[in-house]
Amino acid sequence: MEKWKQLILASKLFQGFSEGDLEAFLSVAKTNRETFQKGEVVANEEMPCTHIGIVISGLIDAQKTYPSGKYITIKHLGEGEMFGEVVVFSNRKTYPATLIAQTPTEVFFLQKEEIMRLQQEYPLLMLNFVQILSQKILTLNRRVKSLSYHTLRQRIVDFILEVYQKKGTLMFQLPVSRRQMAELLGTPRPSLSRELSKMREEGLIDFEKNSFKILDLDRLEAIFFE
Amino acid sequence: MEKWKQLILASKLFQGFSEGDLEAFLSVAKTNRETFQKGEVVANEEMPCTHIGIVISGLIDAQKTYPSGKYITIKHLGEGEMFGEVVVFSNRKTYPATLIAQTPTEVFFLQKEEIMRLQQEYPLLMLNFVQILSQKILTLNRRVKSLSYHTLRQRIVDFILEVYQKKGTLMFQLPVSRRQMAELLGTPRPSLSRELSKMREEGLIDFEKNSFKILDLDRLEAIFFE
DNA sequence: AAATGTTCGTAACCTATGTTACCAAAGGAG
DNA sequence: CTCCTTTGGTAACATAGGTTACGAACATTT
Repeated sequence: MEKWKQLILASKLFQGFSEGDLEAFLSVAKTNRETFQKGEVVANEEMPCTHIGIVISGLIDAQKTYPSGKYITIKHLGEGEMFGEVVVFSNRKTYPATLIAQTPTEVFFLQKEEIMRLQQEYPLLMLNFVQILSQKILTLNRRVKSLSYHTLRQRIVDFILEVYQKKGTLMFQLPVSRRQMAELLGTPRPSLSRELSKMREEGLIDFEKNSFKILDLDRLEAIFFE
Repeated sequence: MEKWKQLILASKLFQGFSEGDLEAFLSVAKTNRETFQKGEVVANEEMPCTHIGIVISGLIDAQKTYPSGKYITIKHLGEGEMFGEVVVFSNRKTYPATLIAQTPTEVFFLQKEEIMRLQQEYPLLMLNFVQILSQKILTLNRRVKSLSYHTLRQRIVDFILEVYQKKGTLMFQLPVSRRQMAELLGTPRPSLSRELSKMREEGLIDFEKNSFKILDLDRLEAIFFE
């Protein structure tokens, strides 16, 4: 089997396909592969998005342009990674960013119409597709949740209660160092230390090294509502 | 046509179905309607989620329970609203929250298996489903974006540049009052006023009432990178 | 017109938390 | 064991931005 087919087969979109399934699918589906030079535009912001792409080889950058014309790179797409999947079936039919090949690149394209047309013969494809989207939503939800806390203390409590729920006991070992914890919470380490100390003074928790103990669950949870 | 069918028909999931389509669909799909008393649990957190539900009548609260047993209401679901759609096809197959009927409630359930089985006859259903998920992702993306700015000034610039891009000219009228703007940016009005004044002092923008003028686009955009 | 309400801008104050610096304890390497 | 590196706590300082209060401009009612 050619390398690019291996890659497609390994993608989440074709999860569960046998080699035979894929060959059969490719023989009936209108798909195409395109190559791009370094610097060439793969898809332009505001261009209608009518297909899903999978990077077969090379590297693509997703860039967002500002009014002035300057841009930032939002995301790198490497071998096996997919793009366009969120937008093809949405109402907003245009790309959210410009895709530019950073190296000579080959891309596998699958028309939106083909996915719909072949729903019937290959229901697994659609199922995989839906699964990818669902997963993305769950990830984003978690992201929003953690961003929504407006104080450091709330993020700390969330973190601690998460661990508590895993372990099930009010006393437990933190599985990470302070430095890592601070990183996870997106705060400088000294700020974390200070806040933890304050919480200890206030009798909410106790700790010594990585041994933590929840002293007042109710007041801890109440912090979310402040 | 019975009222509950009207409601289902009006939901996003059945968008594009004619009355005949719906009747035909209901005659072959295994679906069911259940009624719940006030206070009854419609779906329990950590219960496997195997179907999509649509509220036909009544009111359901989605509640998240804390370790101590206390809970908060995350969301209200009224007539015509759907639940379970994000989770049924994801890997995490359990509900993210507990659903409790707040009034006597009737719910229309559609098995996940039925959606898949009837993909072929009713491709529109799956298409609608995918569209709903895609839309949700785009909304969440916007949410994450706005939450990701860590300073008020960044949020203000984002807001102003958004308007600028719509209008296309460096001078334009803001379509909202200060109060509304502050609300949209999630900040108290005085804080907004203060920051806008500072930005004017620094020569970034000028404004008088709702007439705004961008004086230094480059420096304005640079604020995102601070 | 007088009285009242609404929308802003401004200023004083306070708190959360980022920043920087320094010290102590613990663990490894020589 | 000594030296050095890493990790964590603490303290001093600076800043962003929330909170409250007040006054001016403008609109609305009587």
